Amino acid sequence: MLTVSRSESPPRDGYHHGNLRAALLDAGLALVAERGVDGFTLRELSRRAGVSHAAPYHHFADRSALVRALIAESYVELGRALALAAEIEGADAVERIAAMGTGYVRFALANPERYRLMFRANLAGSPDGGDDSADRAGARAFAVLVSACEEAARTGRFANGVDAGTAAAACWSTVHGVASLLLDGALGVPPNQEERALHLARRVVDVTLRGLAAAPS
Amino acid sequence: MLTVSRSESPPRDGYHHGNLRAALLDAGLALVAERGVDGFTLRELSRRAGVSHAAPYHHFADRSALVRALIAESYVELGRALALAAEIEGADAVERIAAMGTGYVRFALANPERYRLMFRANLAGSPDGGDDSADRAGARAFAVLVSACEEAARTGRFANGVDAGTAAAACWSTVHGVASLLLDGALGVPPNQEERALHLARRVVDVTLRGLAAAPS
DNA sequence: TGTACATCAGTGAACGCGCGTTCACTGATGTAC
DNA sequence: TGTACATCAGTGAACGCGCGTTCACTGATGTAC
Repeated sequence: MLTVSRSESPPRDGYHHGNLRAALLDAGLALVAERGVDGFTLRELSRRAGVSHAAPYHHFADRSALVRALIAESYVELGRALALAAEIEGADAVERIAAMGTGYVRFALANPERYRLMFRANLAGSPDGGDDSADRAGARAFAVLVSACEEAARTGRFANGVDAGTAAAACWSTVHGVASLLLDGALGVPPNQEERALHLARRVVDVTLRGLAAAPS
Repeated sequence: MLTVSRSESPPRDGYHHGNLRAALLDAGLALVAERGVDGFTLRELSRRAGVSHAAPYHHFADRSALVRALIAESYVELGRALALAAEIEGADAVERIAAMGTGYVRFALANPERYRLMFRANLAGSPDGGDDSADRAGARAFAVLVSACEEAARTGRFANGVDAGTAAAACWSTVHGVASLLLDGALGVPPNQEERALHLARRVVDVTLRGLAAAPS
Protein backbone atom coordinates (compact mmCIF):
# COMPACT_ATOMS: atom_id res chain seq x y z
CA MET A 1 0.00 0.00 0.00
CA LEU A 2 1.28 3.39 -1.00
CA THR A 3 -1.38 5.14 1.00
CA VAL A 4 0.02 7.85 3.17
CA SER A 5 -1.32 7.83 6.68
CA ARG A 6 -2.79 11.14 7.65
CA SER A 7 -2.41 10.51 11.34
CA GLU A 8 1.32 10.34 11.63
CA SER A 9 1.51 11.77 15.13
CA PRO A 10 1.53 9.35 18.08
CA PRO A 11 -2.01 8.09 18.58
CA ARG A 12 -2.60 9.72 21.94
CA ASP A 13 -0.47 12.39 23.50
CA GLY A 14 -2.93 13.48 26.10
CA TYR A 15 -6.57 13.87 26.69
CA HIS A 16 -7.13 15.31 23.28
CA HIS A 17 -6.32 13.19 20.32
CA GLY A 18 -5.14 15.95 18.06
CA ASN A 19 -6.13 14.47 14.77
CA LEU A 20 -8.96 12.10 15.44
CA ARG A 21 -10.90 12.80 12.27
CA ALA A 22 -8.02 11.73 10.06
CA ALA A 23 -7.21 8.80 12.33
CA LEU A 24 -10.80 7.60 12.04
CA LEU A 25 -10.67 7.71 8.27
CA ASP A 26 -7.42 5.77 8.23
CA ALA A 27 -8.66 3.19 10.67
CA GLY A 28 -11.94 3.03 8.78
CA LEU A 29 -10.28 2.14 5.51
CA ALA A 30 -8.20 -0.48 7.27
CA LEU A 31 -11.26 -1.88 9.00
CA VAL A 32 -13.20 -2.12 5.77
CA ALA A 33 -10.26 -3.79 4.07
CA GLU A 34 -10.02 -6.33 6.85
CA ARG A 35 -13.59 -7.09 7.77
CA GLY A 36 -15.51 -6.00 4.71
CA VAL A 37 -18.25 -3.46 4.49
CA ASP A 38 -20.54 -5.35 6.78
CA GLY A 39 -17.91 -5.72 9.43
CA PHE A 40 -17.56 -1.98 9.68
CA THR A 41 -19.02 -0.63 12.92
CA LEU A 42 -18.49 2.61 14.76
CA ARG A 43 -17.64 0.77 17.94
CA GLU A 44 -14.94 -1.38 16.41
CA LEU A 45 -13.61 1.67 14.64
CA SER A 46 -13.40 3.56 17.91
CA ARG A 47 -11.66 0.65 19.56
CA ARG A 48 -9.03 0.68 16.83
CA ALA A 49 -8.55 4.40 17.10
CA GLY A 50 -8.09 3.95 20.85
CA VAL A 51 -10.95 6.22 21.68
CA SER A 52 -14.35 5.92 23.33
CA HIS A 53 -17.15 4.99 21.01
CA ALA A 54 -18.85 8.31 21.47
CA ALA A 55 -15.85 10.29 20.31
CA PRO A 56 -16.48 9.96 16.56
CA TYR A 57 -19.68 11.94 16.96
CA HIS A 58 -17.59 15.03 17.45
CA HIS A 59 -16.34 14.65 13.89
CA PHE A 60 -19.11 12.93 11.97
CA ALA A 61 -22.85 13.38 12.24
CA ASP A 62 -23.47 9.68 12.30
CA ARG A 63 -22.31 6.35 10.96
CA SER A 64 -23.44 6.96 7.43
CA ALA A 65 -21.63 10.28 7.22
CA LEU A 66 -18.45 8.45 8.09
CA VAL A 67 -19.08 5.79 5.48
CA ARG A 68 -19.74 8.46 2.90
CA ALA A 69 -16.44 10.06 3.75
CA LEU A 70 -14.68 6.72 3.28
CA ILE A 71 -16.30 6.31 -0.11
CA ALA A 72 -15.34 9.80 -1.20
CA GLU A 73 -11.81 9.18 -0.01
CA SER A 74 -11.64 5.96 -2.00
CA TYR A 75 -12.81 7.64 -5.17
CA VAL A 76 -10.15 10.26 -4.76
CA GLU A 77 -7.56 7.52 -4.59
CA LEU A 78 -9.00 5.68 -7.56
CA GLY A 79 -8.89 8.93 -9.51
CA ARG A 80 -5.27 9.35 -8.56
CA ALA A 81 -4.52 5.81 -9.71
CA LEU A 82 -6.20 6.43 -13.05
CA ALA A 83 -4.44 9.73 -13.62
CA LEU A 84 -1.14 8.13 -12.74
CA ALA A 85 -1.75 5.24 -15.12
CA ALA A 86 -2.52 7.69 -17.92
CA GLU A 87 0.74 9.55 -17.48
CA ILE A 88 2.68 7.85 -20.22
CA GLU A 89 5.31 9.73 -22.13
CA GLY A 90 4.09 10.35 -25.66
CA ALA A 91 1.09 8.08 -25.45
CA ASP A 92 -1.94 8.79 -27.59
CA ALA A 93 -5.52 8.85 -26.30
CA VAL A 94 -6.26 5.20 -27.01
CA GLU A 95 -3.09 4.03 -25.31
CA ARG A 96 -3.98 6.11 -22.28
CA ILE A 97 -7.45 4.61 -22.19
CA ALA A 98 -5.94 1.14 -22.25
CA ALA A 99 -3.54 2.02 -19.46
CA MET A 100 -6.35 3.39 -17.34
CA GLY A 101 -8.26 0.18 -17.83
CA THR A 102 -5.39 -1.80 -16.42
CA GLY A 103 -4.93 0.70 -13.62
CA TYR A 104 -8.58 0.48 -12.75
CA VAL A 105 -8.60 -3.30 -12.46
CA ARG A 106 -5.35 -3.23 -10.55
CA PHE A 107 -6.87 -0.85 -8.02
CA ALA A 108 -9.88 -3.10 -7.56
CA LEU A 109 -7.76 -6.22 -7.12
CA ALA A 110 -5.51 -4.47 -4.63
CA ASN A 111 -8.41 -3.11 -2.57
CA PRO A 112 -11.23 -5.60 -2.93
CA GLU A 113 -13.34 -4.62 0.05
CA ARG A 114 -12.87 -0.97 -0.52
CA TYR A 115 -13.86 -1.39 -4.11
CA ARG A 116 -17.03 -3.16 -3.04
CA LEU A 117 -17.75 -0.38 -0.62
CA MET A 118 -17.56 2.19 -3.39
CA PHE A 119 -20.15 0.41 -5.45
CA ARG A 120 -22.48 -0.55 -2.70
CA ALA A 121 -25.56 1.37 -3.66
CA ASN A 122 -27.39 3.51 -1.17
CA LEU A 123 -25.01 2.55 1.54
CA ALA A 124 -24.92 6.07 2.74
CA GLY A 125 -28.08 7.52 1.26
CA SER A 126 -27.51 11.19 1.74
CA PRO A 127 -30.91 12.62 2.61
CA ASP A 128 -32.42 16.01 1.87
CA GLY A 129 -29.97 18.72 0.99
CA GLY A 130 -27.50 15.90 1.20
CA ASP A 131 -23.80 15.43 1.09
CA ASP A 132 -22.93 14.44 -2.44
CA SER A 133 -19.19 14.57 -1.93
CA ALA A 134 -18.92 10.89 -2.77
CA ASP A 135 -20.75 11.41 -6.05
CA ARG A 136 -18.60 14.38 -6.90
CA ALA A 137 -15.44 12.48 -6.06
CA GLY A 138 -16.63 9.68 -8.31
CA ALA A 139 -17.32 12.02 -11.18
CA ARG A 140 -13.93 13.62 -10.77
CA ALA A 141 -12.25 10.22 -10.80
CA PHE A 142 -13.75 9.49 -14.20
CA ALA A 143 -13.08 12.87 -15.69
CA VAL A 144 -9.68 11.65 -16.85
CA LEU A 145 -11.24 8.74 -18.69
CA VAL A 146 -13.94 10.87 -20.23
CA SER A 147 -11.50 13.46 -21.49
CA ALA A 148 -9.31 10.78 -23.03
CA CYS A 149 -12.37 9.44 -24.81
CA GLU A 150 -13.21 12.91 -26.04
CA GLU A 151 -9.76 13.33 -27.41
CA ALA A 152 -9.90 9.96 -29.14
CA ALA A 153 -13.26 10.80 -30.65
CA ARG A 154 -12.05 14.20 -31.80
CA THR A 155 -8.98 12.75 -33.48
CA GLY A 156 -10.94 10.13 -35.35
CA ARG A 157 -9.73 7.12 -33.42
CA PHE A 158 -13.21 5.71 -32.97
CA ALA A 159 -15.42 4.03 -35.52
CA ASN A 160 -18.21 6.01 -37.15
CA GLY A 161 -21.14 6.56 -34.86
CA VAL A 162 -19.17 6.04 -31.66
CA ASP A 163 -19.29 9.22 -29.64
CA ALA A 164 -17.20 9.94 -26.60
CA GLY A 165 -20.07 9.26 -24.22
CA THR A 166 -20.74 5.81 -25.59
CA ALA A 167 -17.04 5.04 -25.55
CA ALA A 168 -16.67 6.12 -21.92
CA ALA A 169 -19.71 4.08 -20.92
CA ALA A 170 -18.34 1.05 -22.75
CA CYS A 171 -14.92 1.37 -21.16
CA TRP A 172 -16.23 1.88 -17.69
CA SER A 173 -18.72 -0.95 -18.02
CA THR A 174 -16.01 -3.29 -19.20
CA VAL A 175 -13.51 -2.58 -16.48
CA HIS A 176 -16.12 -2.45 -13.75
CA GLY A 177 -17.59 -5.71 -14.97
CA VAL A 178 -14.34 -7.58 -15.25
CA ALA A 179 -13.06 -6.21 -11.94
CA SER A 180 -16.25 -7.18 -10.10
CA LEU A 181 -16.38 -10.64 -11.58
CA LEU A 182 -12.72 -11.22 -10.82
CA LEU A 183 -13.25 -10.19 -7.22
CA ASP A 184 -16.13 -12.62 -6.94
CA GLY A 185 -14.01 -15.37 -8.42
CA ALA A 186 -16.70 -15.72 -11.07
CA LEU A 187 -14.30 -15.89 -13.98
CA GLY A 188 -12.52 -18.94 -12.69
CA VAL A 189 -9.37 -17.15 -11.59
CA PRO A 190 -8.50 -17.80 -7.95
CA PRO A 191 -8.48 -14.58 -5.91
CA ASN A 192 -4.79 -14.62 -5.12
CA GLN A 193 -3.52 -15.05 -8.67
CA GLU A 194 -3.28 -11.40 -9.53
CA GLU A 195 -1.13 -11.90 -12.60
CA ARG A 196 -3.57 -14.26 -14.26
CA ALA A 197 -6.43 -11.97 -13.32
CA LEU A 198 -4.76 -8.92 -14.80
CA HIS A 199 -3.89 -10.80 -17.93
CA LEU A 200 -7.49 -11.81 -18.46
CA ALA A 201 -8.63 -8.27 -17.73
CA ARG A 202 -6.28 -6.89 -20.34
CA ARG A 203 -7.63 -9.25 -22.96
CA VAL A 204 -11.17 -8.23 -22.14
CA VAL A 205 -10.32 -4.54 -22.29
CA ASP A 206 -8.63 -5.11 -25.65
CA VAL A 207 -11.86 -6.51 -27.03
CA THR A 208 -13.70 -3.34 -26.06
CA LEU A 209 -11.00 -1.10 -27.50
CA ARG A 210 -11.04 -3.01 -30.76
CA GLY A 211 -14.81 -2.60 -30.82
CA LEU A 212 -14.44 1.14 -30.43
CA ALA A 213 -11.64 1.61 -32.92
CA ALA A 214 -11.93 3.09 -36.37
CA ALA A 215 -11.92 0.26 -38.86
CA PRO A 216 -8.48 -0.01 -40.45
CA SER A 217 -5.79 1.53 -38.35
CA MET B 1 -43.26 -10.31 -13.05
CA LEU B 2 -43.68 -13.67 -14.69
CA THR B 3 -42.54 -15.48 -11.57
CA VAL B 4 -44.82 -18.28 -10.66
CA SER B 5 -45.60 -18.48 -7.00
CA ARG B 6 -44.84 -21.87 -5.56
CA SER B 7 -47.15 -21.43 -2.63
CA GLU B 8 -50.45 -21.25 -4.38
CA SER B 9 -52.44 -22.88 -1.60
CA PRO B 10 -54.06 -20.60 0.98
CA PRO B 11 -51.39 -19.41 3.39
CA ARG B 12 -52.64 -21.25 6.44
CA ASP B 13 -55.16 -24.03 6.50
CA GLY B 14 -54.46 -25.22 9.97
CA TYR B 15 -51.69 -25.71 12.40
CA HIS B 16 -49.38 -26.98 9.73
CA HIS B 17 -48.59 -24.65 6.93
CA GLY B 18 -48.32 -27.27 4.26
CA ASN B 19 -45.76 -25.60 2.07
CA LEU B 20 -43.78 -23.31 4.28
CA ARG B 21 -40.44 -23.85 2.59
CA ALA B 22 -41.73 -22.62 -0.74
CA ALA B 23 -43.67 -19.81 0.90
CA LEU B 24 -40.51 -18.65 2.66
CA LEU B 25 -38.60 -18.53 -0.60
CA ASP B 26 -41.36 -16.54 -2.27
CA ALA B 27 -41.67 -14.13 0.61
CA GLY B 28 -37.89 -13.92 0.78
CA LEU B 29 -37.56 -12.81 -2.81
CA ALA B 30 -40.31 -10.25 -2.29
CA LEU B 31 -38.67 -9.01 0.88
CA VAL B 32 -35.29 -8.62 -0.79
CA ALA B 33 -36.91 -6.82 -3.71
CA GLU B 34 -38.63 -4.44 -1.35
CA ARG B 35 -36.10 -3.78 1.37
CA GLY B 36 -32.83 -4.73 -0.24
CA VAL B 37 -30.36 -7.31 0.88
CA ASP B 38 -29.65 -5.59 4.15
CA GLY B 39 -33.31 -5.34 5.01
CA PHE B 40 -33.67 -9.07 4.83
CA THR B 41 -34.15 -10.62 8.26
CA LEU B 42 -35.52 -13.96 9.34
CA ARG B 43 -37.96 -12.29 11.68
CA GLU B 44 -39.48 -10.00 9.07
CA LEU B 45 -39.60 -12.92 6.69
CA SER B 46 -41.49 -15.01 9.24
CA ARG B 47 -43.89 -12.15 9.86
CA ARG B 48 -44.66 -12.00 6.16
CA ALA B 49 -45.15 -15.72 5.92
CA GLY B 50 -47.54 -15.48 8.86
CA VAL B 51 -45.52 -17.83 10.96
CA SER B 52 -43.54 -17.70 14.19
CA HIS B 53 -39.95 -16.67 13.76
CA ALA B 54 -38.68 -20.04 14.85
CA ALA B 55 -40.59 -21.90 12.17
CA PRO B 56 -38.05 -21.36 9.35
CA TYR B 57 -35.53 -23.40 11.28
CA HIS B 58 -37.50 -26.50 10.39
CA HIS B 59 -36.68 -25.88 6.74
CA PHE B 60 -33.33 -24.09 6.70
CA ALA B 61 -30.32 -24.63 8.91
CA ASP B 62 -29.88 -20.93 9.51
CA ARG B 63 -30.21 -17.54 7.96
CA SER B 64 -27.37 -17.93 5.54
CA ALA B 65 -28.73 -21.22 4.21
CA LEU B 66 -31.91 -19.39 3.35
CA VAL B 67 -30.04 -16.59 1.65
CA ARG B 68 -28.06 -19.12 -0.33
CA ALA B 69 -31.29 -20.71 -1.47
CA LEU B 70 -32.58 -17.32 -2.61
CA ILE B 71 -29.41 -16.74 -4.59
CA ALA B 72 -29.58 -20.16 -6.22
CA GLU B 73 -33.21 -19.56 -7.06
CA SER B 74 -32.36 -16.23 -8.65
CA TYR B 75 -29.64 -17.74 -10.80
CA VAL B 76 -32.08 -20.34 -12.02
CA GLU B 77 -34.43 -17.57 -13.09
CA LEU B 78 -31.66 -15.61 -14.74
CA GLY B 79 -30.65 -18.72 -16.63
CA ARG B 80 -34.23 -19.14 -17.77
CA ALA B 81 -34.33 -15.54 -18.94
CA LEU B 82 -31.10 -15.98 -20.90
CA ALA B 83 -32.24 -19.22 -22.50
CA LEU B 84 -35.53 -17.62 -23.43
CA ALA B 85 -33.81 -14.61 -24.96
CA ALA B 86 -31.62 -16.92 -27.06
CA GLU B 87 -34.59 -18.75 -28.51
CA ILE B 88 -34.82 -16.85 -31.77
CA GLU B 89 -36.01 -18.58 -34.88
CA GLY B 90 -33.10 -19.03 -37.26
CA ALA B 91 -30.70 -16.81 -35.33
CA ASP B 92 -26.99 -17.46 -35.56
CA ALA B 93 -24.64 -17.64 -32.60
CA VAL B 94 -23.68 -13.97 -32.59
CA GLU B 95 -27.28 -12.84 -32.79
CA ARG B 96 -28.11 -15.09 -29.88
CA ILE B 97 -25.24 -13.66 -27.86
CA ALA B 98 -26.53 -10.16 -28.51
CA ALA B 99 -30.04 -11.16 -27.48
CA MET B 100 -28.76 -12.70 -24.28
CA GLY B 101 -26.92 -9.49 -23.51
CA THR B 102 -30.13 -7.56 -23.72
CA GLY B 103 -31.98 -10.21 -21.74
CA TYR B 104 -29.35 -10.10 -19.06
CA VAL B 105 -29.53 -6.35 -18.57
CA ARG B 106 -33.31 -6.46 -18.70
CA PHE B 107 -33.32 -9.01 -15.89
CA ALA B 108 -31.05 -6.84 -13.77
CA LEU B 109 -33.12 -3.71 -14.35
CA ALA B 110 -36.33 -5.56 -13.54
CA ASN B 111 -34.95 -7.09 -10.34
CA PRO B 112 -32.40 -4.64 -8.99
CA GLU B 113 -32.18 -5.80 -5.42
CA ARG B 114 -32.22 -9.42 -6.35
CA TYR B 115 -29.48 -8.80 -8.84
CA ARG B 116 -27.39 -7.14 -6.15
CA LEU B 117 -28.03 -10.07 -3.87
CA MET B 118 -26.66 -12.48 -6.45
CA PHE B 119 -23.39 -10.62 -6.72
CA ARG B 120 -22.90 -9.86 -3.10
CA ALA B 121 -19.77 -11.79 -2.37
CA ASN B 122 -19.53 -14.09 0.59
CA LEU B 123 -23.02 -13.24 1.64
CA ALA B 124 -23.66 -16.84 2.38
CA GLY B 125 -20.17 -18.21 2.77
CA SER B 126 -20.80 -21.91 2.61
CA PRO B 127 -18.38 -23.43 5.09
CA ASP B 128 -16.66 -26.80 5.17
CA GLY B 129 -18.21 -29.41 2.97
CA GLY B 130 -20.45 -26.57 1.93
CA ASP B 131 -23.52 -26.06 -0.10
CA ASP B 132 -22.41 -24.87 -3.50
CA SER B 133 -25.87 -24.95 -5.06
CA ALA B 134 -25.70 -21.22 -5.70
CA ASP B 135 -22.40 -21.59 -7.52
CA ARG B 136 -23.73 -24.46 -9.55
CA ALA B 137 -26.89 -22.56 -10.43
CA GLY B 138 -24.72 -19.66 -11.53
CA ALA B 139 -22.58 -21.86 -13.72
CA ARG B 140 -25.65 -23.42 -15.26
CA ALA B 141 -27.11 -19.99 -16.01
CA PHE B 142 -24.05 -19.10 -18.02
CA ALA B 143 -23.77 -22.38 -19.83
CA VAL B 144 -26.05 -21.04 -22.55
CA LEU B 145 -23.81 -18.05 -23.12
CA VAL B 146 -20.67 -20.13 -23.10
CA SER B 147 -22.02 -22.62 -25.61
CA ALA B 148 -23.11 -19.82 -27.93
CA CYS B 149 -19.59 -18.43 -27.73
CA GLU B 150 -18.17 -21.84 -28.50
CA GLU B 151 -20.36 -22.13 -31.54
CA ALA B 152 -19.40 -18.67 -32.73
CA ALA B 153 -15.72 -19.48 -32.27
CA ARG B 154 -16.09 -22.80 -34.06
CA THR B 155 -17.84 -21.20 -37.04
CA GLY B 156 -15.22 -18.50 -37.44
CA ARG B 157 -17.31 -15.58 -36.29
CA PHE B 158 -14.62 -14.27 -33.99
CA ALA B 159 -11.43 -12.48 -34.87
CA ASN B 160 -8.16 -14.38 -34.90
CA GLY B 161 -6.88 -15.09 -31.42
CA VAL B 162 -10.25 -14.74 -29.74
CA ASP B 163 -11.15 -18.04 -28.14
CA ALA B 164 -14.53 -18.92 -26.72
CA GLY B 165 -13.38 -18.41 -23.13
CA THR B 166 -12.14 -14.90 -23.74
CA ALA B 167 -15.30 -14.08 -25.63
CA ALA B 168 -17.52 -15.34 -22.83
CA ALA B 169 -15.52 -13.41 -20.25
CA ALA B 170 -15.74 -10.25 -22.36
CA CYS B 171 -19.49 -10.62 -22.85
CA TRP B 172 -20.22 -11.35 -19.25
CA SER B 173 -17.98 -8.54 -18.04
CA THR B 174 -19.67 -6.09 -20.35
CA VAL B 175 -23.24 -6.93 -19.41
CA HIS B 176 -22.47 -7.23 -15.73
CA GLY B 177 -20.64 -3.95 -15.79
CA VAL B 178 -23.26 -2.00 -17.65
CA ALA B 179 -26.07 -3.54 -15.61
CA SER B 180 -24.37 -2.72 -12.32
CA LEU B 181 -23.53 0.82 -13.30
CA LEU B 182 -27.04 1.40 -14.57
CA LEU B 183 -28.49 0.16 -11.30
CA ASP B 184 -26.23 2.52 -9.39
CA GLY B 185 -27.28 5.39 -11.60
CA ALA B 186 -23.63 5.85 -12.39
CA LEU B 187 -24.09 6.23 -16.12
CA GLY B 188 -26.34 9.23 -15.82
CA VAL B 189 -29.55 7.42 -16.66
CA PRO B 190 -32.23 7.88 -13.99
CA PRO B 191 -33.26 4.56 -12.48
CA ASN B 192 -36.82 4.61 -13.75
CA GLN B 193 -36.03 5.26 -17.40
CA GLU B 194 -35.72 1.67 -18.48
CA GLU B 195 -35.93 2.38 -22.19
CA ARG B 196 -33.02 4.77 -22.16
CA ALA B 197 -31.05 2.40 -19.97
CA LEU B 198 -31.63 -0.54 -22.29
CA HIS B 199 -30.74 1.53 -25.28
CA LEU B 200 -27.43 2.49 -23.76
CA ALA B 201 -26.79 -1.09 -22.73
CA ARG B 202 -27.38 -2.27 -26.27
CA ARG B 203 -24.89 0.20 -27.64
CA VAL B 204 -22.30 -0.92 -25.12
CA VAL B 205 -22.90 -4.58 -25.91
CA ASP B 206 -22.55 -3.79 -29.61
CA VAL B 207 -19.11 -2.37 -28.97
CA THR B 208 -18.02 -5.61 -27.37
CA LEU B 209 -19.51 -7.72 -30.14
CA ARG B 210 -17.77 -5.63 -32.76
CA GLY B 211 -14.55 -6.10 -30.84
CA LEU B 212 -15.01 -9.86 -30.92
CA ALA B 213 -16.04 -10.12 -34.54
CA ALA B 214 -13.94 -11.42 -37.39
CA ALA B 215 -12.69 -8.45 -39.37
CA PRO B 216 -14.80 -8.04 -42.51
CA SER B 217 -18.20 -9.64 -42.23
C1' DT C 1 3.05 37.03 32.45
C1' DG C 2 -1.44 35.95 34.80
C1' DT C 3 -6.00 35.18 35.19
C1' DA C 4 -10.95 34.25 33.82
C1' DC C 5 -13.61 32.12 30.95
C1' DA C 6 -15.64 30.16 26.65
C1' DT C 7 -15.12 26.52 23.68
C1' DC C 8 -13.53 22.27 22.11
C1' DA C 9 -12.93 17.25 22.22
C1' DG C 10 -12.81 13.78 24.89
C1' DT C 11 -15.21 10.04 28.63
C1' DG C 12 -18.18 6.39 30.27
C1' DA C 13 -22.65 4.99 31.59
C1' DA C 14 -26.99 4.17 29.85
C1' DC C 15 -30.92 3.75 26.43
C1' DG C 16 -33.67 0.86 23.47
C1' DC C 17 -33.55 -1.97 19.60
C1' DG C 18 -34.05 -5.92 16.64
C1' DC C 19 -31.58 -9.53 15.59
C1' DG C 20 -30.30 -14.87 15.22
C1' DT C 21 -30.78 -18.73 17.69
C1' DT C 22 -32.27 -22.22 21.20
C1' DC C 23 -35.56 -24.67 23.87
C1' DA C 24 -39.28 -27.25 25.81
C1' DC C 25 -43.67 -27.56 24.29
C1' DT C 26 -47.85 -29.11 21.49
C1' DG C 27 -50.96 -29.85 17.85
C1' DA C 28 -51.35 -32.29 13.32
C1' DT C 29 -50.24 -35.98 10.38
C1' DG C 30 -49.16 -40.55 8.82
C1' DT C 31 -48.44 -45.40 9.50
C1' DA C 32 -48.62 -50.24 11.50
C1' DC C 33 -51.49 -53.51 13.04
C1' DT D 1 -62.65 -48.77 10.66
C1' DG D 2 -60.07 -48.02 15.16
C1' DT D 3 -56.40 -47.36 17.93
C1' DA D 4 -51.50 -46.51 19.47
C1' DC D 5 -47.71 -44.28 18.59
C1' DA D 6 -43.75 -42.09 16.16
C1' DT D 7 -42.67 -38.27 13.62
C1' DC D 8 -43.25 -33.94 11.71
C1' DA D 9 -43.90 -28.91 11.79
C1' DG D 10 -45.50 -25.60 14.17
C1' DT D 11 -45.52 -22.14 18.84
C1' DG D 12 -43.96 -18.64 22.04
C1' DA D 13 -40.88 -17.39 25.59
C1' DA D 14 -36.31 -16.56 26.50
C1' DC D 15 -31.15 -16.02 25.75
C1' DG D 16 -27.31 -13.00 24.87
C1' DC D 17 -25.40 -9.95 21.71
C1' DG D 18 -23.48 -5.82 19.69
C1' DC D 19 -25.09 -2.13 17.70
C1' DG D 20 -26.05 3.26 17.01
C1' DT D 21 -27.03 6.97 19.58
C1' DT D 22 -27.68 10.21 23.57
C1' DC D 23 -26.37 12.43 27.70
C1' DA D 24 -24.27 14.84 31.48
C1' DC D 25 -19.75 15.17 32.58
C1' DT D 26 -14.79 16.82 32.53
C1' DG D 27 -10.21 17.70 31.18
C1' DA D 28 -7.55 20.39 27.73
C1' DT D 29 -7.00 24.28 24.86
C1' DG D 30 -7.15 28.94 23.25
C1' DT D 31 -8.21 33.77 23.74
C1' DA D 32 -9.24 38.51 25.77
C1' DC D 33 -7.74 41.64 28.78
